[in-house]
Amino acid sequence: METRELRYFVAVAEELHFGRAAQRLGIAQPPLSRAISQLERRLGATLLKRDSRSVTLTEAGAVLLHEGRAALDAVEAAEHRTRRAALAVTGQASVVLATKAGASSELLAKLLHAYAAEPGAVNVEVVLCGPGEQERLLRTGRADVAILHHPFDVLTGFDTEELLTEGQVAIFPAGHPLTTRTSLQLSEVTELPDLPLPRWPGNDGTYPDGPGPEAQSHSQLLQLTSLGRTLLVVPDSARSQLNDDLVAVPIVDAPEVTTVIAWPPHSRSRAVADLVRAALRL
Amino acid sequence: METRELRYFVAVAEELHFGRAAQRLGIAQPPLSRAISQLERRLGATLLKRDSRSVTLTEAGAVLLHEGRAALDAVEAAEHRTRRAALAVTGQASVVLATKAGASSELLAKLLHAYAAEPGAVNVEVVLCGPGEQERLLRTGRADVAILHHPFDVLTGFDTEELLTEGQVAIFPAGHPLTTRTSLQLSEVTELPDLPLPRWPGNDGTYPDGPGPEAQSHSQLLQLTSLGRTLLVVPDSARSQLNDDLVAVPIVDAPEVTTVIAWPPHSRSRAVADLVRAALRL
DNA sequence: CATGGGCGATACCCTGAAGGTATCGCCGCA
DNA sequence: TGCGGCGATACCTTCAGGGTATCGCCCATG
Repeated sequence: METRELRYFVAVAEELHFGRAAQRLGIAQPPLSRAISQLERRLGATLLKRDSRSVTLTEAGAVLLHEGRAALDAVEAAEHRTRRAALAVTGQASVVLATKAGASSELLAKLLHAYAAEPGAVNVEVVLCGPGEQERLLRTGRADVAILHHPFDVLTGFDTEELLTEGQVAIFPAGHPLTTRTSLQLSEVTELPDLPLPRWPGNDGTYPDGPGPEAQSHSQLLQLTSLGRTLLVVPDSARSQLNDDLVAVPIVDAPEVTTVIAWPPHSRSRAVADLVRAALRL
Repeated sequence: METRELRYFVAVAEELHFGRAAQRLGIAQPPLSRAISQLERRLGATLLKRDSRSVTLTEAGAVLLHEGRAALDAVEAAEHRTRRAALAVTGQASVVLATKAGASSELLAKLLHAYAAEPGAVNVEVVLCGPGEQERLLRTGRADVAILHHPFDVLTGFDTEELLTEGQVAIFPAGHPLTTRTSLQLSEVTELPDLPLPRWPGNDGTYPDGPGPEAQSHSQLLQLTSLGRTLLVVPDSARSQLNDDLVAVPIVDAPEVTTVIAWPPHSRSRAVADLVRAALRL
């Protein structure tokens, strides 16, 4: 199976529409139709049910969509990592570290500092990403290491080391009635009618339904919180980044959050190994 | 990058010889040379150093070999799993379970029995493989689940559950002087001049150097042991498969062996989930 | 020291796979 | 009943990928 065929199939499976998929791929619709039915013939499997008004995935099609995405990610990763390895030879060596905007900046600062002191340390490019985005960067080789948050981020298929486990706090605008409390139950904050939880875009770029405001970045969230439009629940260490108009109250029964450093298995990179070692010494 | 290009590069990187690689790929040498240099141009990286008498991998080439193999495995897995998913629809559903020839047959029997009792259980194809081979089967989608042995098998990138942890025993032919002992130290058996440890073929199909006999299968090993040509060190539970001319002696300080059940992350298969659940209930 | 042979690169040709355009056939809907 | 949306089919065109012949380099060997 060629990656081109996989890309074609994934496009159709995502759009569930040959015309739009073809447009997205920058080709005409007929060759796309042909490529898909040829793929189906070679696999001996019906991947899509076309019933003249709509296209739907079969069971086998769903499997290929899943596995195909993973395979395309792996191919892309091979490409990226090779390019970066070639750069390393010319003395342009660097590691890309992906981290969530909300992650503990204190921990990150200490990590970068500790790593910089290593012999043979190279330039670390820090990429701040939205939630769930680090996983994608790691899988496609656009990042070499990532800071992730268990149990929120998917760790499957990565090597990881735990760095820090902490409780969570709720963030209120100063003056909110609950800021007088010294601790809260999770149940007290999840269903506040005046402060709904914000909604993040899913992997498909759309927002789940709900009352909360839509947000794409951490700074947006902080601003929304200051304005009293939403309630944040974040790891304890995020308190240090708050300014005066925001107040944090610990939530005693919220699940603990573990900050981990993650990297693709079989990483051959010296720099990644050094970074992880530095992280473990913190 | 197309999988064809990756296959071409991997072939050359493994053979380190354009002519042989071309032969292996079933094409002529010139188009292969062209394909590789085109790939190098597109990646902007030198992958191979050709110094007129020999071909060697560059640093970037080594990375692409590594990552490329993983990517090709992922593509192959997508293909296999889609085919099997399509079969499942026609009522031909089955799971492929890969296990090492030496693994506890008792545990396996119990597992298969427990799973068969599940509602919705499907046919389980058991594949016996040589050491290290299960990993490959799982990665390429030719198997859905595997029984592996930590710390001997590579578990990276798989989801796993531990099933059984046990010590190891040395296997001697009946009448060997050490069979009078009730326990042994690891150091007492690793360097016996009369009974060298056997040699397994590596992933490249060649045997490491050493005094021990070469072996490809578990039954070969048992026979070699009966003949007094080699010494076996195996998990405790393997004793049950021995016949009378072999004697097992526990090794007190050998590393413990954990039998685990492993499956590819993000497995969407109902049967795999049921199998794992059945295994955990044992 | 000449030379033959092994190996990768280059030159050049040819075929077929992949892409484009036009159009059909089917179906839901106004 | 006819129009429009959508996937499939028919047919043409192009160029990427594969083949053969040959070069150029270098080591081995007599």
